[in-house]
Amino acid sequence: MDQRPPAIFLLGPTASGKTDLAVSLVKELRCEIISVDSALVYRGMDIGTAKPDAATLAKAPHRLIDIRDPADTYSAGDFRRDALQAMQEITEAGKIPLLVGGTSLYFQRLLAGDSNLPAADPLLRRKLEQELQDQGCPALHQRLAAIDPESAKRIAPTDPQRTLRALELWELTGKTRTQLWQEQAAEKQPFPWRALQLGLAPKDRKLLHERIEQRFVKMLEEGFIEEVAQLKQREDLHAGLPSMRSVGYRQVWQYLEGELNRTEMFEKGVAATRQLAKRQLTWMRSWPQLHWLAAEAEDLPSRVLNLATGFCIK
RNA sequence: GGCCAGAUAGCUCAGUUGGUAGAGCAAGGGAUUGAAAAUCCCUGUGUCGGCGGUUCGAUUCCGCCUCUGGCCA
Repeated sequence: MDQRPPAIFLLGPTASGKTDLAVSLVKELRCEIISVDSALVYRGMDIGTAKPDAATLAKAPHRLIDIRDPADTYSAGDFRRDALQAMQEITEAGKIPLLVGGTSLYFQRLLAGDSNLPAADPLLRRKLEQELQDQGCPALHQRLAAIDPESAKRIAPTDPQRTLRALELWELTGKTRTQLWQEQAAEKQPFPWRALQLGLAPKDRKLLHERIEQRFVKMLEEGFIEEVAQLKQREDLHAGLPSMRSVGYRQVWQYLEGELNRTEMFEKGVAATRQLAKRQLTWMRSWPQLHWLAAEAEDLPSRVLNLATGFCIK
């Protein structure tokens, strides 16, 4: 008998209808939504992230939305801390945490248990980025291979992000990534909630592609370009920030810079969204214990409600 | 109507001095440990516009036709 309190996870690719489904659940079940999305955290990024509108948020409040300025960074570790706290508050209030989003790494890190990995250090990261610029990724990767051959084997010599992070871990802790991972495995705790893990996706990829394109058209009609233009006016924002590298924002930024014409911006923006959805689906396919839901199903809300109530009273 | 240039992967194009072809983008699959809407890896058969001719062999050379640009009438 599992004594842990219940929680519901709803993951799905972009444009699969997660928000609508979550909102319909909130009406029927005593639950509260926690957003699991690395772009929705940013204030002032509303249209391009397909953030739920004010009316929806009034009916179904989302936690972990609008909690960062676009100049700042947010991380899987930040999310883990914030989500655990929010889940605890919701559970203590006698409600069920409903975690909804498409950032699979955040879900994964939340479930994976205690983490002993240090946060990024801005100064060190700047230094490493400079070295990356000057020496190139293969050189840094070679350095990593000398320190931590195990990780170097797993990380492609062309993958700057992971190479840099592995070196960062070494410089910050004096331990290799491999070592830190081993320690982590030894200290692993069970997740404090029992989670019903739902995966929402259209059965037909073409349908998802159509929805993505239609939604991008709508975003442009609703003033997406103006939204980015406004952000771009700020002195402290630039194209290299995680926020501005988000799908859509990157392409509109390039359009405003004159690097892309309008047609190219549209096509590349839509393609980037399709590629995002594909990566999200790849995560989902290898997800343990994922209960798949077809987004096309007519009776989706009632089906999910049945599943959820069954799970929660158990 | 005449002349010229094109027609090759879903798109933009390269190429084959005659032995049936390859890049970028798109697409598909995968990886994913504090930047993840990020970052990276793998996957290229397509009547080489159509019909004939030359040739052992034509996407390549020749002729005709169709279509698309451009120039001239």
